[in-house]
Amino acid sequence: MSYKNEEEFLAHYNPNEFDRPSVTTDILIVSISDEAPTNYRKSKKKSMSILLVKRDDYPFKDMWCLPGGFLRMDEELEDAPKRILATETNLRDIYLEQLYTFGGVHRDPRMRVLSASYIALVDKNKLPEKIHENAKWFDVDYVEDHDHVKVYLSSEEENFSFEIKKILHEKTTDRYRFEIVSNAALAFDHPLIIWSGIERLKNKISYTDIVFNMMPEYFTLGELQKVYEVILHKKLLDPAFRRIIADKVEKTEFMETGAGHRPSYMYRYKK
Amino acid sequence: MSYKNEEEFLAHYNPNEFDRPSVTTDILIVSISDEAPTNYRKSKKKSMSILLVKRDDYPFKDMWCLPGGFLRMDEELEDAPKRILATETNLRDIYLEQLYTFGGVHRDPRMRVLSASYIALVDKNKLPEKIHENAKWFDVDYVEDHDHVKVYLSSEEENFSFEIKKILHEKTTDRYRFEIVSNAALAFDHPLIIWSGIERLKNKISYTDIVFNMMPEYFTLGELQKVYEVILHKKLLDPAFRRIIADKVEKTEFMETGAGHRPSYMYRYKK
DNA sequence: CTAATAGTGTCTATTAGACAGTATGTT
DNA sequence: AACATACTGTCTAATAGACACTATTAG
Repeated sequence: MSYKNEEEFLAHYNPNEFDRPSVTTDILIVSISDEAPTNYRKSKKKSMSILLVKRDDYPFKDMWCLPGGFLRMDEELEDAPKRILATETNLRDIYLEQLYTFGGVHRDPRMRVLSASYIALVDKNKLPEKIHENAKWFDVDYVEDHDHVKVYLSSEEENFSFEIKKILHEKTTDRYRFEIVSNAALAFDHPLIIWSGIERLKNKISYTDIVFNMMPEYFTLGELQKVYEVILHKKLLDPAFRRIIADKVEKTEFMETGAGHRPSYMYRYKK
Repeated sequence: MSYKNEEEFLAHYNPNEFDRPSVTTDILIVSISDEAPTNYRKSKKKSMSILLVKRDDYPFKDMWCLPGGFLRMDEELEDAPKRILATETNLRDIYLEQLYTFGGVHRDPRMRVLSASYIALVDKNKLPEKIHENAKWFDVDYVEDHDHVKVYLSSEEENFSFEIKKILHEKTTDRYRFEIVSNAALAFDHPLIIWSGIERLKNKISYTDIVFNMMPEYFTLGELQKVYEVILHKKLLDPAFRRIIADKVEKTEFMETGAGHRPSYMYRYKK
């Protein structure tokens, strides 16, 4: 079959020639939580936390999953996570970045579904305590060795974990693909999305300014350092840290109050 | 409607509840080309080159595009680019990495099509001269300023260029989205895929070993340095370069022959 | 001999790591 | 006073940038 021009071709084109998968988007929403200090002198502990939603429908009924939904045919791909954040979790105008597209054949028991996943960073303090009936923040911690990661998720009421195996890609010495080894509570392949997001964040924190999307407008350098430490998953030395962020922040006239120790100046992100 | 269990739910599930987009994969195949030296003393110039295919069907008939094709319903997402590389360009067992998923509503005039794009790195010397009737290698060069990039593509017979505008994402000081400003010869939004790939390569070359996927087994450090320079788009100083790659390569007993200057030892990638 | 690249020594500048010290709030 | 953190000085180690020098081949 041949056509005179593109217009004629399009008029005869049958879009059903190839089967089509469903496409969803899933969003890993990451923030920083404060844990109450054990003692009046101590400052608050920080931890990384993510927002999960309890499914009240099949498939994976009653399990936890990332906020997500189907892509609409009339919206740009990046607008899908924006819409879902706005409608499902009431989050607007936040940092959003495409993470990876997951396309395992059997990742959804209903049918073939691809997930274009995104990572979103928010400052929890700007949000209402209760975001959604079914949504809950889970603190994230993990233990990692050369070929496994065990990730622990915990909220006040419940906690669970999953484990991922890291498998070196052929042709590389530094790229891994992941495989779920154990997973009790999460729907779909969401453990993979969560871990990909944690790794992305860990990598990008040192060469970008994304942290400040999770910080309040005013913060102390001690707090900021704790956030870096939680994301980089290691302790940092004070002088080194201060040198590194020196030109990303500016000192304000305000000071911390009520700390059981020497109060810090409040700082602000300097673009 | 409520179901007793997941099995029952699945038995009644209607996968046509949501419209589905078509999903393709497009592959940016990157390699290194040698240009003949202008003078017997000089060593060969290196340039980055990509493989483009001339479309002989609508849409975008007679324009150039990246090798690509539709995702099959029974194959893993990463297997689609592998299959297409094998069948369309006869490339097997090469470095492949997911780049980005493009999902503009009108990026394909036929219907809604998402493209999960991949970048592939190959050593041209391992390949036959003619890969496919419609495929051709184009050397890539570009000129970049703070908010525009002009990319020049050239083969022996023809050359063309496209221009992209870099637009800072809200909430960031370091992430851009791209918009095509001019494009004479490339189909779809492929200029965006090409530029994303170039940037990815530029970033990853310094903290991974991916270059060696584009290198022959034996090479001189001068050649390797030229490859770094072409990808990083800047000159490097010899001693600094040699320090950096010192523990990624191992010297062999072989030496370069026929160079119009002091011959170099041949090196090899050391894992 | 000359042009062109190979390969190294070394000095300097910059950045990162480590530790120790002083400062200052709350109870 | 004592604890906990804030904040800084400084020494050292490691890394990056710059330049200059010697070496070696084809023609």
